[in-house]
Amino acid sequence: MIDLALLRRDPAAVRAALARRGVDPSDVDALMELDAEHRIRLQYAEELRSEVKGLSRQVAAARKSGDTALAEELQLKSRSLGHDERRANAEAETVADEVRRELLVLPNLPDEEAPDGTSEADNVEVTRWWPGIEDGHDAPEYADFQRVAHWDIGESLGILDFERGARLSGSMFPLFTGWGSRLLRALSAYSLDQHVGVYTEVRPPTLVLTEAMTASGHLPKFVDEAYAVERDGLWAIPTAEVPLTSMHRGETLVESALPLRYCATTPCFRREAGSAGKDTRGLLRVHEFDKTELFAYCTSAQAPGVVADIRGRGEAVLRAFGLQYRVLDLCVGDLGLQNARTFDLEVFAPGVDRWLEVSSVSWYRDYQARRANVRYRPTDGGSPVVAHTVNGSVLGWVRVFAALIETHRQADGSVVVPEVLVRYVGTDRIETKD
RNA sequence: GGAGGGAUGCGAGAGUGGCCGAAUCGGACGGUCUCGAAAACCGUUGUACCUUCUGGGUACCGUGGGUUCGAAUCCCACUCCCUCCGCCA
Repeated sequence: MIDLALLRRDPAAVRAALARRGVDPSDVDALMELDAEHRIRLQYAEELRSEVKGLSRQVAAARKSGDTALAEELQLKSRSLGHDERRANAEAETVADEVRRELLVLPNLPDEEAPDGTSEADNVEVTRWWPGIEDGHDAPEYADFQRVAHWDIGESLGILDFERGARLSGSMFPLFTGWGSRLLRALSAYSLDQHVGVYTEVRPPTLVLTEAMTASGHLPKFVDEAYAVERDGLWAIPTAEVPLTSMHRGETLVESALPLRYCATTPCFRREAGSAGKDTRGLLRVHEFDKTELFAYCTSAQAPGVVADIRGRGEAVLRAFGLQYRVLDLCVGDLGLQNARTFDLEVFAPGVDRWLEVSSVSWYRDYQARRANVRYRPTDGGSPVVAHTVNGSVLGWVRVFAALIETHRQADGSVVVPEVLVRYVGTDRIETKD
């Protein structure tokens, strides 16, 4: 959520920043009015409370001096005042709830440098890479044998089994078998090894409390996107970002420990409720997929550097795999609710002839950390400051898997394993079993 | 799942209805002393919110309710931690 103090101090700036991403200025004004009303009611309730406390002290004094009659008179007075106070407090609390509710769904202020625009068509491509580009080679021409969709490759090599996956969990739950399972495991193992020493590896729980989902911004707005284990009040995480954001929920960190960096590979669960019927084939869009996430709590000054670092790590992995990719600077209209700035990494999958989003590197400013109440104490000794959070996928493995087997498919139908992955996979080539 | 014990400020730990936002000790920070340091002594040391702001007020003693003129203290529910038993990868 955004900073209410900022809204009070400079409403025009907040209105303008949010207008860039299509928020109606009157929504902002409505919130300000609610906030003003809350403060008036709060003040009134607190005054009453103060009087009750004063009377109570007088009761104590009267009893001490043995003046029972006076004490009882004061008690009576205080009792009725207490009723008023209770009511005033409840009223103030009701308004406070409304403010909170509005604040939770109000999007983050976009970074000034995020490009203008209203839809994904306005995203700005900032980088494109393919093998050999450094030596002046043109973009690759893909051979016919690379123009085979991964679901066909997967079937012929016996590494993907969508039919049996559906038997287990319904459609859009892929089943990786044999070398496929091995390759998938290799992808995240390789990636995690690249970040050792800089990002602390974590294996968090994948079922989390409502508080964790709210802190990262996935609730309340995206309830329909999440799988819920209602009986136990738990949610299946849509990304490791959720547990990583809440790891330090409610803590006050020390500035010298920042940036505090973590990486984690977890399964990610998404209902894809809004996209029923779209991209249902193969691995393009699935309900459960493995993803490696990099995450950092940092200061506002450190944030841009961390964004660049995570993005660079994502790009490095794609380059090591020899996959063509591009980086998009998301326009304000395509930015996620919580994000101030986002770079998407898209890998090219020649078999399906599409760019696949495999990473989103986002800077949240203090929007998530305020919800999660993660602050740090500045080295110079001032009061605690709300931290900034940055995260990005490195990478979403199921889609990388698709692009990889399509790109590296050979004329004989086998798939060559990228050099860096050979020791993780245990073979340099995946061939038909027989 | 069963039985018992516990949760208080940075840490340890007192407080069982009325100046308790909280004793005491320790830590940290500042100062006195010293050539310097140690020791000793003195002082400071939570967070959030409201405000008519050199000030005033409110909340917070695991969480949420309740009793009371008044709750860290009494009552109820829940959560987490520890010990033991059962079950289990």
